[in-house]
This record gives sequence, structure tokens and C-alpha cells, in this order.
Amino acid sequence: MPGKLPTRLLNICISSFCKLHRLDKAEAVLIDGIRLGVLPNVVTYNTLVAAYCRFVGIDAGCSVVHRMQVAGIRPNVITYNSLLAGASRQGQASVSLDLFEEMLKLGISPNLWSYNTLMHCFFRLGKPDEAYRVFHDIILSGLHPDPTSFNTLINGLCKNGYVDNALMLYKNLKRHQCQLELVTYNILIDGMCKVGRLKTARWILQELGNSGYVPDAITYTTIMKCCFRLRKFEEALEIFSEMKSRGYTFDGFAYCTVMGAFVKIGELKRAVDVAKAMLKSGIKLDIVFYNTLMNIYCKEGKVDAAFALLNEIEEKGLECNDYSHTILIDGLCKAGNIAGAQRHLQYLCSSGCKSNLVAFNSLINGMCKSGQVDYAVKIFKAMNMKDEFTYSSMVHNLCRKGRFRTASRLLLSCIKKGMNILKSSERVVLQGFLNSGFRREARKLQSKIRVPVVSGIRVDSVISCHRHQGQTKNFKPVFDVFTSESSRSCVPANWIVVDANDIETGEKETSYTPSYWSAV
DNA sequence: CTAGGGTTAG
Repeated sequence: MPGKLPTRLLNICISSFCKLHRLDKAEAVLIDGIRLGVLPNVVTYNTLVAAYCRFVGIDAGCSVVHRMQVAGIRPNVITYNSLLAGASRQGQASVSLDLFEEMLKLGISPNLWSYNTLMHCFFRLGKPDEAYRVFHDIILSGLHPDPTSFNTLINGLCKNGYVDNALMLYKNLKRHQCQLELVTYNILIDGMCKVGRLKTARWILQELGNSGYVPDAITYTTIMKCCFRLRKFEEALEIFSEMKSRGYTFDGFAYCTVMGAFVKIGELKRAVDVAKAMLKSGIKLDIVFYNTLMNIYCKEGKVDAAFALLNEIEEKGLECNDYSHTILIDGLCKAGNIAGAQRHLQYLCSSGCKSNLVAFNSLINGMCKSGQVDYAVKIFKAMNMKDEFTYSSMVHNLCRKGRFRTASRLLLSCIKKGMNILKSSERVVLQGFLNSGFRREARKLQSKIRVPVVSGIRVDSVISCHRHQGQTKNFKPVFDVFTSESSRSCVPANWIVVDANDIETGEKETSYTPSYWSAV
């Protein structure tokens, strides 16, 4: 059996270099190995596929798969899982779907990891129904959901606005004595925090403790951020110092949260102080730290200083992300340099960056504010993606120019798309009609915008009867998930979307949409 | 090979 042991050594070597992000070295080792007669196997290529997907991109991952096929090695389920995850990370659902099909066609049957990844991918794309169908497929294909499946499901429900469904699922799992992980609690706490339900979040924190867990750095950061958003600054800062004393500020997350919060309320001096403290603490500076710092400079009106940081970022070997560029573009807009902002955005688009909605929103707003409303409308029309920020900007600025009919039309099409436009945007149009004597138009608009905010997914089955077997930390489903038709008698049928009041503690809490936060 | 916290716009 020549070559068996050397191949394992080759794989360990390649894997080590991949972990160090040194793909060039990994490739060199592969070439050397082949030259010495050490043949790579499926594990070798899977390692490379995973690394390329993570550090370069899905296309790079696919080309490694091609190389492996040329070398006469057939991809397996793990190969495809890496590709699926890569596509999911890049938000390319169609690619994920194609890969899934491709995998089936090749006779490779997906495993639980494949399904979990696919489910996560759909959730990230804002398609909870599709995601839930994947969850069903897990059951239908005879696999048992694992803790990650449920974590993904709970997280996806929260991130898509179904926090009460997520709570319900949590409750069901709990009722059936499933051992939940710390991650599960953190996911739920974050879900509650993001909609402003701090009381419920604290209740889950309690449950976390009751289950014998200790809150970790992630738990703390999550709750601290929520306190900031609810303007409970003393409480937030107390959490921050507790984190420091517990040794939970080993990375930049907490510092950047605090910096960001100070920037948001215009306390730039305090934000700078926190930045200095972070520099002094010796924590590794990452791109998020630099983004936050650039944002401070921009808000101080020192756009040049922000741009100057780009050199430092590059020297450190860090890579700018969408946030970096958006912060700079917005900085230019706010400084009145619309042309510069436009140039930077154009440069981004031409260098193959995928469209950056936030940057476009910034630009549109900046143009309007500098009096170029018509030009902004032109760009608005050309945009293929728009959100409530886009509409809000246009509606407000059109109203400022007295163009209420156009504003009204945009407002309605925004609502029709199911977006949460600011109440103040609705008001400004109505008020505009009234002030300029268009009473009929105002009434007509009012009747149209008073639409109830709707429903969630009606999930026609209930996760039920999963019982923890005791011996391991994994759940072992004892029964399957029932559909409402087949087991109406034994489980409560649908997940009902409960409105803002808390279903667990019974306490009244108002649930806010995310867009509300920035308006507070 | 899958899941959780930080940075952007109205």
C-alpha cells in the first residue's frame, strides 16, 4: 500500500497551510507531493475546496472541483457542502440551488449538513417559506434534525421577523426536554433585542442561567447593544465594564459596539476615547474597528483623514468591505462632495463590486439635499434594488420640493411591496396634500395606507415530541415532525403569529420594526 | 462541510 501514509501527511500539511490562509503554500505542497509520487485523494481536494470557498469565493471553489475531476477524483457530499456553504455566504441562492441539483444528478445524496446549509441560505435571502420547506425535506429524507438544524431554524425565524414563532419553537423544544445549547439562547436573545424586547431578552437570559450555562462574550455584547439602542446608556456602560472585568473584551466586538453607539448620538469625543482605550489594550485591530474609526472621522468632517486610514488598513493586510466604502461615500456626501461620492461609487461598481444599496441610498439622499432632486430621481429609476431607505429619502425630498403627487405614488408603491416605510414619511405626504389644499388626494391616500400589517408564515406543522435521550448532548428525535393533517389530534396545529405582547412572561412590550430604531 | 455578538444610509 504505497502512498497511503504519505497522502495523510500531505493532507495534514495542506490543511495547516489552508488554516493559515496560505493557499499558495498549500498549492506548492500539492505540486511537490505529486512530483514525489504522493497522490492527492478526495480529502486533499476537499480541504482545498473548503479553503478556496472561504477565502476566495465560490468560483474559485468550483474551479478546484474541476481540477479534482480532471485528476480523476470524484467529488463527494463534503465537497458539495463546501460549495453550498460558499454560495450561501455570498448570498447566491440560485447557485446553491443549482449545486444542490447537480449534486443529486451525480448521485450524491445530501446529508444533514447540506440541508442545514441550504436552509440557512434561504433564510439569509429572506425566504423563510423555502427555508422551512428544506426543514421538511430533512424529515422526509429520513434524517433527524440536530441542534444546528434547530438553531438555524430559530435564528432564521428571528432574522426574518418571526420572533414569536421562534419563541414558540423554543418553548416546544424545551417542553420536550431537549437539551439546548448556549448558541440557541444567544440566538433568541439577539432576536428579542433586535426588535427591542429587552424584557423578553432578559427572561431568556434567566432561562440560560437556569439551564446551567454562563453567559459568554456574545451574550453580553448582544444585551449591551440592545441597552444602547433603548438609550439605557448607564446600564450599557455597566455591562461594558463588567465585560472588561470578566475578560470578555478579548476581541474588538464590545469596543466597537460602544464606539458605534457614541457615534450615533454624536458623542464623538467619547467615541474617540473608547477607540484610544482599545488601541491601548492591545486587542487585534480588524476592519470593523477601522470602519468605525473612519466613521468617526467622517462625522467630525475630516473625510481626508478617513481616506488616509485606507493606507493603514492596507499595510495591516486587512481588506475593506462594503461598510468601509459606504462610510466613505456617505462621508463625502455629508461633506457636500457629491461628485466625489459618485466617483467613488462608480469606481466600486466598475471594480466588480456587487451593488451596494446603502451607498446608493446615501448618494440619493446627498443629491437631494444638495438640490439635485431630478438627478436623484434618475438614479432612483435606474436602481434595480430599493428598500425603505431609498423610498423614504425620495419621498421626503420630493415633498420638500412640493412634489406631493410623485411622493405619494412612490409611497404607495413602497407600501405595496410590503416595506416598512417610516410613519413620518406617510405623514409628510399627507400633510403636504392638506397644506396645499388637496383634501381629496389626502383622503384617498389615507384610505390606502391604512393597511393592516400582516400575518406570518403559517407553518403547517409543529416540531413536536423531540426528546432528549440523556447520554449525549445531541437531541435524538423520538418521533417525527407531524403535519397538521396527520396528527391534528396530538399537537396544536399551526404556529400562530402572536403580536407584540409577550407570550412567555405575559408582560406587555411593544415590538418595533428595525427601521424604527434609526428614527428614534 | 452547517448555526450566535460589533461597523453604513432615510
